[in-house]
Amino acid sequence: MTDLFPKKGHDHDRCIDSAIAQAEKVCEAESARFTDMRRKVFSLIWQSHKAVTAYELLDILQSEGLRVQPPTVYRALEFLTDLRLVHRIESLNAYFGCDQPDCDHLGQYFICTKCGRVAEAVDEDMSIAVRKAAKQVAFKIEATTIEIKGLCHDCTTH
Amino acid sequence: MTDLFPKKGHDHDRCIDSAIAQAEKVCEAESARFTDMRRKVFSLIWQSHKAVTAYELLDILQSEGLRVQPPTVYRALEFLTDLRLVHRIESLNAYFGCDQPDCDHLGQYFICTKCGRVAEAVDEDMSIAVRKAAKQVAFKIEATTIEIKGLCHDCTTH
DNA sequence: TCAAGAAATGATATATTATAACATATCACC
DNA sequence: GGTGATATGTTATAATATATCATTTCTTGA
Ligand SMILES: [Zn+2]
Ligand SMILES: [Zn+2]
Ligand SMILES: [Zn+2]
Ligand SMILES: [Zn+2]
Repeated sequence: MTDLFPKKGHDHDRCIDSAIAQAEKVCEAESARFTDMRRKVFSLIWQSHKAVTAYELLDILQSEGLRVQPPTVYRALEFLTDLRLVHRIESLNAYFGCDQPDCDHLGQYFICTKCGRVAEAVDEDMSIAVRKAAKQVAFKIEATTIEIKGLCHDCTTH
Repeated sequence: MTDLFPKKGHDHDRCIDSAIAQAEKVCEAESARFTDMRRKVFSLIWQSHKAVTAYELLDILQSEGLRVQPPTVYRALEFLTDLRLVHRIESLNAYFGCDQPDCDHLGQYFICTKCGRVAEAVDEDMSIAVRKAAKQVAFKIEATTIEIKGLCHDCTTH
């Protein structure tokens, strides 16, 4: 069994720092501005490995005294998802931080229904199967949404 | 190349009749009541092979003079999706009719971004790849959302 | 350095999607 | 026909998302 979800008790500050460092690099490469608001939203998303909704982010920002409205949050989310620094989970209307934004793939997401964590997989066999199925029916893929809900390893054993 | 999306000019009345006949059978088998409202909503969904939103259904029902409110539509949709007669497309917040409700599978949906049609696939290789990937990371699957957006064969050639 | 245009955010309003809660009607069964 | 269960009606509101225009901040080049 390989790890996909981070271990309990891992050093999550390192996850956050690494994610921010990567984001800075991506923005730099794209000549995109990693503004305070975008950085703030990105950090909030990375506070956990769970997916977080736009209005949860809004509540946090407002609770910190910022006079932020929904469009501000959605704009930051659009910026981050366009750069693939953040992914939207369609079946949750929620967003979570990508830990491999440099990877050019059809993403697959494992979502634990017990602990709420999300993990992104880069499974080549899945991608191949999807592309093969599409080819068989002469379908030209533009985007895929592959979201797998269930119990993560930790949640089946604890 | 095998067909997945129905041919243009096919006899869609047959699709509708067949879907309703199947739905009646499923409801019978489950001792579930295929009431007028549920039948009406189901028929509306089957007016095309596109996915349709709850509020589009509501508008149609109201335009026909029925005094229907959102909960009525959502209840019918819940009934139909529970029986797997209708599937929800998460990335569209929309619903479309299943043409193989008897099949016990992890569904995969091809969604044409040009013509709007949706087709359900039952691709065993895709299911195997998903189950294998889950097994590798000791993830216990409860449900899957596999939605593939792009251009159907008709829309790439016409 | 600062003027002009571009980009980002603020602010207000509203659209879209979905559900809670309780009342009424209909159905299945005895 | 009475009774409990199921379905629908009705009203209100929650949750998610976007349109529009004003203001601020940034970039860039004279
Ligand atoms: Zn972490
Ligand atoms: Zn878990
Ligand atoms: Zn048809
Ligand atoms: Zn098409």
